[in-house]
Amino acid sequence: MRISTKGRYALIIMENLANKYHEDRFVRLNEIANEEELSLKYLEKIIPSLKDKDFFITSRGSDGGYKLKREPKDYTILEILEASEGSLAPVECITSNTCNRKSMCKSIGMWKELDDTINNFLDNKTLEDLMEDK
Amino acid sequence: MRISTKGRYALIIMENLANKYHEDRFVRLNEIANEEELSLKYLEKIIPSLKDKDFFITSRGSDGGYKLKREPKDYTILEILEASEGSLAPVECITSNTCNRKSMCKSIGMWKELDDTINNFLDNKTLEDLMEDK
DNA sequence: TGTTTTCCTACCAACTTGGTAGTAAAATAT
DNA sequence: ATATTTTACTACCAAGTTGGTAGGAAAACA
Repeated sequence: MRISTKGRYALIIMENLANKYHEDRFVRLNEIANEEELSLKYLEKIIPSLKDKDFFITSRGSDGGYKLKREPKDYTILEILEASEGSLAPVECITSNTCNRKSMCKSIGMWKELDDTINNFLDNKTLEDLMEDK
Repeated sequence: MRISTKGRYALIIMENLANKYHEDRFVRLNEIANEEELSLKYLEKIIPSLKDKDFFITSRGSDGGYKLKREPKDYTILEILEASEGSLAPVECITSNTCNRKSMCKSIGMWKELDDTINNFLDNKTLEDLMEDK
């Protein structure tokens, strides 16, 4: 039941930007890739899902890059992971309703409780909780 | 962050046996496969990981099959899922310690808390909680 | 007009998932 | 003994996912 690199790297991007929030400048993705020792090209592929959620302000060209739109404390870890990974539900039937064992399934209640537990935990953690000065 | 069919089917096998615990007989895997509408051959492949954990008493030949070794209330959902799926840890570094970003990682504490939350939830649920008469 | 950056699309190797198939070994019934 | 029934074991395989790489277009700015 693993979080993939997509979710983990998304969190790293957001956390890197969070620590530079008060510098109020556009941070190049290449800067993040270098500092975090990750591939620029792979980070580029993770960015769109975050951009779609309106997480940052972007600028192209020289001195361009990314900047957080809101304060770090206003991003929950849940929304960042859901943006990059999709639903974190431990079983598909919680979100999709397509399971044909549904009528005989005795576990669905337990799975829903687990899902709630996970979502509740991650919804109460923010980017600020991950920052250096904490 | 999904539980695979391996873990889900393991739970179904255990729950099927739990509901027949008081019948005190060996239940054929084919009976379970038919009732739960799952492939016998695939269930056969899931069984060894449960057997290794000494979850049941087995018997071969006619009238052979599987029987729970302990009472349903004495199996936690956590141990069943860990037996079939391996560790449920949301990130590898919790169990393996091989991450080379370790010194700069700001998320590990949060991941550990999440892992504890999940484990705690599943360790307090037993097979009995999934049974029909509940 | 050149440079720098984001943005977008195509491709790919390795691994995981979710199975199937066949057979050996053990236990029991006849 | 032997046939039957069931577990136990091993090999194989197709499709999807993961974790990337590569190349270029578009935009912004100097």
